[in-house]
Amino acid sequence: METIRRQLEPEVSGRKIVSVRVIDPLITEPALPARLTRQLEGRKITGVNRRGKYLRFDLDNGDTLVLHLRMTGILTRAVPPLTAEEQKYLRLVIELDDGAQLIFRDSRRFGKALLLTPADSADYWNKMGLEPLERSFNTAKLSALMKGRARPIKPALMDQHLIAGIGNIYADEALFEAGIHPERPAGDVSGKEMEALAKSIKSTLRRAIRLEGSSIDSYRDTRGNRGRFQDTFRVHRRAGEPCPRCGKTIEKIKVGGRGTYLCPRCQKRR
DNA sequence: CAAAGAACCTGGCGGC
DNA sequence: TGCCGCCAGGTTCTTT
Repeated sequence: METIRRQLEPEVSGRKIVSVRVIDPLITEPALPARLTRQLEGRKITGVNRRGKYLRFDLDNGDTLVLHLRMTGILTRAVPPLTAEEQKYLRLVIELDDGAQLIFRDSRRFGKALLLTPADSADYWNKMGLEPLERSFNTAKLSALMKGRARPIKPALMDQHLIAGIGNIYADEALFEAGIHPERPAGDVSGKEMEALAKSIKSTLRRAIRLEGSSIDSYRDTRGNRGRFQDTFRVHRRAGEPCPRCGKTIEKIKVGGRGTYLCPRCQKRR
């Protein structure tokens, strides 16, 4: 999402929304498509921001357009006429005053678009967790969040109410980097390990941003290009291959209902 | 309140 | 080729 944000910011800031076409009403649920359309048309986009995995477009009347791509959403900048590829799984089209369009495609239809007024805004964002790339996110904060928790460290890291923005890929990679088994109870991780984990979370996310995201399957940036972080995965989706650190075979297990990859030698259970 | 599990949807893949 | 079950970048609702 940070890659998308960085690419979009200079492209759409200052642009006016000419028209909005909701092709799949599920994308605005529980709101009605007409409501989103009415609130967006004629507005100017003043900035593009991100909170966790949510993308936020600030509008000139104080409202905020919020998009979430979930698993298979693709947000690109397109210039009509749209190609066959661009029309596939098309769910939402936002036409700008420079003739370009922001198009939202989504094969699984999990993605969301919603509009927040200033009155709803605080409530909406305050329930979300810490931003792991902020300077203020450190070992002490991470330890405090995990203290007393019995559940495995991996789902705890992915709990968006605790930390915002760590998904399945980045949890696997950060835990490997820190040498911590994903099933370790969150409250049992030592101070020294928490320090390694806070660092590995930051370095993993930064590296993924530098490589412009992870394209396992459908992910594309706003120009339709694949990310490159998937080429550097140490354990994620690498079951059966040798651990890059010790050579032992990487395993796949299920943790918190999610496919989880780890090195059974490098990642300590206790 | 914390945590686990199911639900939401569609497409791709392996197995038979 | 066809059908079936399983799996998938995430969040949210329900249940325990």
